[in-house]
Amino acid sequence: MKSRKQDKRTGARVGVLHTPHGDIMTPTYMPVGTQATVKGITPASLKDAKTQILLANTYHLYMRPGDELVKKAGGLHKFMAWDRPILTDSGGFQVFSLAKLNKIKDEGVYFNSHVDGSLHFIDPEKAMDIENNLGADIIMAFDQCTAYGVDYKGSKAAMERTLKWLDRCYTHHKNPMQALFPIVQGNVYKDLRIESLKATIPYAKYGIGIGGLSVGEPKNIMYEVMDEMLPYYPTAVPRYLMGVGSPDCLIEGVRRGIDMFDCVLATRVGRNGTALTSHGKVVVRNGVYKEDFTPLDDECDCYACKNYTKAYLRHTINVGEMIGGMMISLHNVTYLNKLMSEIRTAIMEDRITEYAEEFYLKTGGTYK
RNA sequence: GCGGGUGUAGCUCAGUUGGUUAGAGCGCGAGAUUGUGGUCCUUGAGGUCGUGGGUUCGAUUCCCAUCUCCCGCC
Repeated sequence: MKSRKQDKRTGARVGVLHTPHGDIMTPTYMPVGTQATVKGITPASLKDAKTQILLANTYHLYMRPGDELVKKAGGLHKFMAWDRPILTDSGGFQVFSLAKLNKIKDEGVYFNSHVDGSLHFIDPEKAMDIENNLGADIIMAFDQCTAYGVDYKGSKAAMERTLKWLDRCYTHHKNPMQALFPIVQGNVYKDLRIESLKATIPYAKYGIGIGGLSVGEPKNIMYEVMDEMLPYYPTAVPRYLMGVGSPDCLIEGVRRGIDMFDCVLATRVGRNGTALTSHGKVVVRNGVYKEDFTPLDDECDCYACKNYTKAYLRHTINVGEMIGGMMISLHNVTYLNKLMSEIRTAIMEDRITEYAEEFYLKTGGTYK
């Protein structure tokens, strides 16, 4: 990664990340395409939305259609018709989010498929094999994520196991065309975070993931943990805050030195009728928009905003027509990409702090 | 015309052997959603229990009349 600018007052910075499928301007937001598709948005529209990189999910693609099949198809890029960079999650988060189905041991994780209940086993080596088959530009190490509320002892054990697994991932991963990002854990315990970060840095050749945040803890606690880690990050590689976030979290993350984010929020709330706009959150489903014949966001030039009114989008959402969810998802992704673009410009012009203030003023506290 | 049935929330229906603020599903309103197990979840509003009488301490419930709709018969 090449640095373009480091803000003097905050951790915010602008850089360029090189990958086999093109450069990425950071800070950046990655839409989530769990099952080799960003739900409801075509690759062409993702490009219109100025998407630079997508995230796809190892666990889900391993289950269906299977990583061998994706490899046979010519790799994930070809399979899903996306020729820009892709990052794959390792499946570690699913171990956490599907916890009822699994048994975590030092050697790896035994779990039952959420699809058909069949027994599976994934360990660091297997996760690397799957990610190698999928063929993303950036791959994540197999980690153990803990929930908010897990005690110190449990969080320490998971953090230490993540480090052991990291070493195995690092040793096993051989493809030089795929950049392996290690993941920092440690829950909300500051000393665990610092310990994890320091021990992870030797493996952070291309980038570093910050995992285990935004898992239910209050935002101020997440921010405090990030403040704590900021002085210790390596400067030459991108820092990726996993699973974040909402517009306000993106800004706060950038101010705390984060370069990459991914989040399902934009598409999940989008297909359920909530828009993220430059004037704040708009719950299109709500009755007040029944006869609102204006676009979602008057500052947006996405296809949805150029062609449809809130009244129409509300109607289609309410009757369950796909176009509503598709359009609001497209808008949301467009908005987050635009937000990141504005953030990069603000950093370059030494006014990220002012930009953040304007953002909160303009969105009226609807993001919180 | 006769016989039987029916009428409870916007819709489809429960219910009460007569007893405090009458329920469900759907719909409607609102909230929620952060490395996605394709809306799950939380919550709110809304009813003269067809109408008018009667019996009773008390009727949505029992009785009478009347109206509505459905079925059958002539």
